[in-house]
Amino acid sequence: MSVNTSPDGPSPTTPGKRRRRSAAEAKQLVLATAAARLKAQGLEGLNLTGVADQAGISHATIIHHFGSSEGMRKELIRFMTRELLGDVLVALQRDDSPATLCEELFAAIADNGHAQLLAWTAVENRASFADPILANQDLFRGVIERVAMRLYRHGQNNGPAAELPSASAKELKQARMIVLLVATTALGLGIAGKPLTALLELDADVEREFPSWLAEQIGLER
Amino acid sequence: MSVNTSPDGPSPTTPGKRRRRSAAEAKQLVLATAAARLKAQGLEGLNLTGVADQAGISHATIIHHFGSSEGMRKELIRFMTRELLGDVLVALQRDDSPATLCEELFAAIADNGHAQLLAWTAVENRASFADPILANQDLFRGVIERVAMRLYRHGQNNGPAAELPSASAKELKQARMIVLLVATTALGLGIAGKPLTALLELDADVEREFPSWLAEQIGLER
DNA sequence: CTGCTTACTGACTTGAATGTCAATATAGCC
DNA sequence: GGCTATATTGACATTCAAGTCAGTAAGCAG
Repeated sequence: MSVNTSPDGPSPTTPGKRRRRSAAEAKQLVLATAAARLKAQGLEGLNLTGVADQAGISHATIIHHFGSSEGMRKELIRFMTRELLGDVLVALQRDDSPATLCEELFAAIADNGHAQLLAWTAVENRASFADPILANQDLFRGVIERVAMRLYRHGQNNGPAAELPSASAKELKQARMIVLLVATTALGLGIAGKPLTALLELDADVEREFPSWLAEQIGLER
Repeated sequence: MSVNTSPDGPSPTTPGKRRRRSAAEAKQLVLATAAARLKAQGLEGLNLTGVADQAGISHATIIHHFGSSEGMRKELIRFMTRELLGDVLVALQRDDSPATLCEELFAAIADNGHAQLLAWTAVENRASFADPILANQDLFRGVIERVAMRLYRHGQNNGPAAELPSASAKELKQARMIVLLVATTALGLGIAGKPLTALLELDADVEREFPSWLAEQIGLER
């Protein structure tokens, strides 16, 4: 008895079928949906009922998996942060020139709503939102160091490699400053690229040209 | 009758004294309070009761002057936008070198929560939030054009001024690209400067050095 | 098949934020 | 002094997101 089709109306609401996922699958579904909504609708897209409806589940299910609304948002930050780091790592795998690497870093930061993610953390002053990023701090630092060295190779691998002690303090700082420049620029462009180019009366595709233009300005070799 | 001191309890709540401001004064008070709260507490500081309490008025008064909560936020954007433009104009008044102007632009964008303002508009996808900025579009463009010319003077006023037609299309674009670079970098630094420098293991005061470093990198003259 | 774990859900409660409204008081004006 | 326009307010009403809870059902193990 209690057949799925429920011949006799068991209640005003038909129970309907349920899809039962593993906990990991469910969380993945929620986070992917939330990321899409953040990108499409901004912060207001991150309410429980909105995400739940779009994911085809009930909002109580999200609370079940993440504990609370804030729990979901924290995990979303962690999720997107890892995504961003993954993109950077992929770019590092390729053995591209510094200029090309610069362009790929731009893409990783400005695309896929990652800049929006960082903008979000900037307007949310709750300290707890820094935690998911701090948790990946070591991972970040390793990646950043590699990026810094790769971007800064220009001017070094022209001369004999043995001449310099692997990296003097001054050079290390210069390398990091360049990474800081690329990161902040990409972030700013990802957040306000469209209105800024419009105000400057620049073509819309300047946003695409910009990374290579910047690479040229600061003398990254191709 | 109905004396202020209310000798006989007229009601469970004592009416209390009221301060009556002009409409302009009241709006100014609300906007200044809201701007301070945005800077200190992020977006969550912009609720009616919070702003009203801190300003020492009732939340109904805010609705009376701005029509709605969203009305207040729109006017706040306009208010802060004008503030930002004012700072830029002040910097333009001084007859500083391009490098110094660059540093002052950084200060105007990164300080006083203006970067946070732009981050906010980036995570709010409501088109209506672009309106207050678009309303000032002409003002913006005039200022930007002046900034572009000032920043781009390097390399031009070395040679004879008459040699070039006031600005070729190519030079105009280059000038605007430089403005775009400075603006996006300042924005990114204002939003994520602290965590980024921390991740890069750079000193905290790098944020202050950065504008002049950038000016040097792209060859702005002092 | 039986039973257990737990993903999942609808219905409810709670609380905060927004907005409405009628009443009140205050500054400026005659 | 008295009058008027309107800034100001407390006390509602309304809406919506967040969270609780008891109950349901889907997969898995035995």
